[in-house]
Amino acid sequence: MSCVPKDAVERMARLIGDPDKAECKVNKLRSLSIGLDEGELESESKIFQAMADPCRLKILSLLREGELCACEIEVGVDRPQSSTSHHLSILKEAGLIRERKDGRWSKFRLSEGAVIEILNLVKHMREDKI
Amino acid sequence: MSCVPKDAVERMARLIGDPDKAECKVNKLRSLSIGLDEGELESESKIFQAMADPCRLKILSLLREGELCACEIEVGVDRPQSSTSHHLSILKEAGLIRERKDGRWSKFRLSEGAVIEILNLVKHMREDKI
DNA sequence: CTTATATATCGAAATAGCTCGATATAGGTC
DNA sequence: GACCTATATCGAGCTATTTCGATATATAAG
Repeated sequence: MSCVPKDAVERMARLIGDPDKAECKVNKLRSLSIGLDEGELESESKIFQAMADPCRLKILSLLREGELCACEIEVGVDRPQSSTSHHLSILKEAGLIRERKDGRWSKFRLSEGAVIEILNLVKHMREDKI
Repeated sequence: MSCVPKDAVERMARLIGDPDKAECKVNKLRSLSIGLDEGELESESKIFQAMADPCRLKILSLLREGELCACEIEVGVDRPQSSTSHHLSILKEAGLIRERKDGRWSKFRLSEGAVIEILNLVKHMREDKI
């Protein structure tokens, strides 16, 4: 999958000067690349993707206050029902929220994992930038 | 901006039974919504968006080993130069990496902030799910 | 069994994002 | 100055995502 271009060593040699060191550096990069399997990166990116939408971030924030059913969330985010449902399914698929059926209602809550920590870290990161 | 639909209280009343509690609940949701300003959610989602791509996650992982120039990263991710440059600009724009000009080279490193912590948390979150 | 309500799914239009070759810029060297 | 190389930007094609109305499913109540 991850194949280093054939001219990589040459380019690195030009860059560094020393051909031996160049080959070493390319090998290091190659092994770093191989160490990160594509599937892992793919599924981690899915988690970030799920958080990469203002409406879904709002849903997560609403759920920090506790469990809510879909129609309450719909009011909270002020979007059409189908849209809200879609966003909820994406969050659920990514493992960020959990669903509990209660009669005709679907109640949602944050997953037990590190969701809140991640949200807090990003909030701080954003504040630092300003 | 964030206006609760006019039928929200009615719907909540049907949901809960007690009209007074319904209005209270709607107001609570409304204030929660107002408490989260749209711009904040928007810019936080940009940060997640920047991490929501396997190639960019790979770049961040490569940079955990230390500073690298663009052409080394290009080798590491095995993508065309223009593509690599584009991803780097997105990461930089989001504040996840910093750039240092060194002659004709651009050297990149992770930002001082919580980037690594976030990456680690998501890695664990992904492993939990499996 | 009919009705009402909560949620999910479908489908189509609009938008945003990725990819990659081609071109531009800019720093270094001769 | 001319030339090389590292990086950025542009533009077109492609794919993925978002949106929202319409419809389907499912649970409850009468």
